[in-house]
Amino acid sequence: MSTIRGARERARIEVTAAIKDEARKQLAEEGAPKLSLRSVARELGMVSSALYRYFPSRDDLLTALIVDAFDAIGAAAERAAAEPAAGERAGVLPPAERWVAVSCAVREWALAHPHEYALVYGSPVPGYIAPMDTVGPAARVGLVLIDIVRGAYRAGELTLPPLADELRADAERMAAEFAEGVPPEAVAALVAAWAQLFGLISFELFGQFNRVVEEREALFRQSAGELARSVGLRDAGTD
Amino acid sequence: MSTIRGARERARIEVTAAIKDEARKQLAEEGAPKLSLRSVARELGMVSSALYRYFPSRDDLLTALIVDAFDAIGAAAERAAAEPAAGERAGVLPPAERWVAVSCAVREWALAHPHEYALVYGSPVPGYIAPMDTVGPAARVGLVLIDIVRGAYRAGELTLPPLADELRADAERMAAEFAEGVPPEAVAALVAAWAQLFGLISFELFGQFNRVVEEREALFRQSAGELARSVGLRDAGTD
DNA sequence: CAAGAACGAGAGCAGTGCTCTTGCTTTGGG
DNA sequence: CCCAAAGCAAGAGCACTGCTCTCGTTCTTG
Repeated sequence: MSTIRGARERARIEVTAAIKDEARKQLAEEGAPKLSLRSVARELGMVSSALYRYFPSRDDLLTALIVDAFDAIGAAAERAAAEPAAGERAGVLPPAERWVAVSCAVREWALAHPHEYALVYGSPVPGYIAPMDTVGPAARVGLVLIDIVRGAYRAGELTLPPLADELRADAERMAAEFAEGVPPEAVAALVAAWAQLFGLISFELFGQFNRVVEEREALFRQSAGELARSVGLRDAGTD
Repeated sequence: MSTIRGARERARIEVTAAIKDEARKQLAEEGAPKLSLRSVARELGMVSSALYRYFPSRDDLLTALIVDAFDAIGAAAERAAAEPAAGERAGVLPPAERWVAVSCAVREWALAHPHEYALVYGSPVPGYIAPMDTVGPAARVGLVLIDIVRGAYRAGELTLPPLADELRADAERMAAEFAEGVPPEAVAALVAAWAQLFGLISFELFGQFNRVVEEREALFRQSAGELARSVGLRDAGTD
C-alpha cells in the first residue's frame, strides 16, 4: 500500500513532510503557542489557505507533531533499552541499570527538545481530545519500562513491592491489558514510577528547580535508581 | 500602608480585583490560552484599552493569576498540614500521615482547579521569565513538606535515606538555603519526592492516566506514602 | 479525451494583543 | 478656592492570527 501512484501523490507526501518539518522547526525555536500556520506557509513560499489542503486545522498539524514527538521519545527509550552500556556484553545489563539508562535517555531527549517535550507532557490544550493515533506512540516509553520489569520477573530477579488492597483489582486489569507477565504488585508500582519519572523531568524542564536544585543530573540518576527499586528491581551489585 | 487615600485609589483596587476575578473565571472555564483581555473587558463592560491601565500586558495579568494560584495551592497545603485528622488530637498526627494528608490536599486542589494547576505546573510560556514575586508563593508547598520532615527529624523520627556523593554538596547548600535543620540526606530525597509528587498529579490531570489507571486516588495515596518513606518518614504504626 | 478531483492564490471575516490620541474627572499644591 | 497635573475611559487603528470561500489552473482517471 506504499506504492506511489503518480506525481501528484508524490508531491503531496513531500509537501506534507515539508510542512511538518518547518512546523517542527518553528516549534523547537519558539514553542507551540507561537507556531502559526501563516508563518509556516510564508516560510514555505505558499499562501496560508493552501496549507489547509494538507492539514485541516492548526490542531491537526499539532497532533501530527505530537505523534512524532511521542515516537521520538519512545525510540530514544527503546534504543537505550537495547543498547548495552559501553564495554558490557549485550543483554546482560542488570534490569535496574537498564531502567536508569532508559530514564536518562528520556531525560536527555527532553533536555534536547524542550518545546516538543512540553507539547506532549505539559499542559494539554484545553479543548483538545487526544485522537486514537496518539495513544500508540504515547505508550512506547511505558512499554519499554514494562519490558524491563517483565524480564526481571522472568529471571526471578524481581522483589515484589507491597500493594494496597484497593489497588489489586485495578493492577490486575492493567497487567492483563498491557503488561502481561508482570505481577500486579509490580504493575501498580510501575505506573506510579512512570509518572514520577516524568515529574522529575518536567520539574527540571519547566523551571521548578530554578534556584533550588543545581546538580540536576545527579539528582535524577539517584531518583531514577530509587524508582527502579520501588518497582522491585534489585540494585546492581545485589546478588 | 494599606490606608486608602481616596475614592480613586479605592476604585482602582476594586477594578483590579474585578478584572482578576473575571480573568480567573474565564481561566477556570476555558483555560489559559483562551483567556483574552478583550473578552474580560467586554464582560466587565469596559473597552479593552482601558484594561491596560491596570495590567500593562496580558502576561502581567497571567502572572497575577499565577501568583494567586500558587498561593491557593500553598494555602491548601498549609491547611492540611495544620489540621488534625478527624478524631485525632491536634499536632500528634505522625509525620508520614501528615505528608500524605498534604499530598492529598494538593491533589484535590489540582483536581478542583485543573486550569489553574496547568497554568503553574504545566508547560511554561516559552518567552516567559518568572518574576521575583512568584518565587515566594511557589515555594509554599515545598516549605510545608520541609516543615514536616524537620519536625520528624527533631523528634528523632527520621530514618536518613542514602545520599550519592555527588549530591552531598548541593544538598548541604539547599539545606542551608531553605531547609535549615534538615539533614542533607533528607533534603535531596525531599526535592526529588516533591517533584515526583507533582508528577503523579500532572499525569492524572493531563490525561496520561487515561485508559491506563482507574483507581487514581488509591494509587496516589499509596505513592504518596511511598514518597514519605523515601525521605525517611517512618510508616504509621512503626514505633 | 473529457469529466472531475486536487490544488494554489487571493480576498475576506472575525478575532486577538497592543498603541495612540482625545476628551473627561479626580487630585493635590499654591 | 482654583487650576495644572495626573489618572482614567473610550475609540480608532495596526499587525497579526485561524479559517472559509471563490476562482482559475493542473493533474488524474474512466
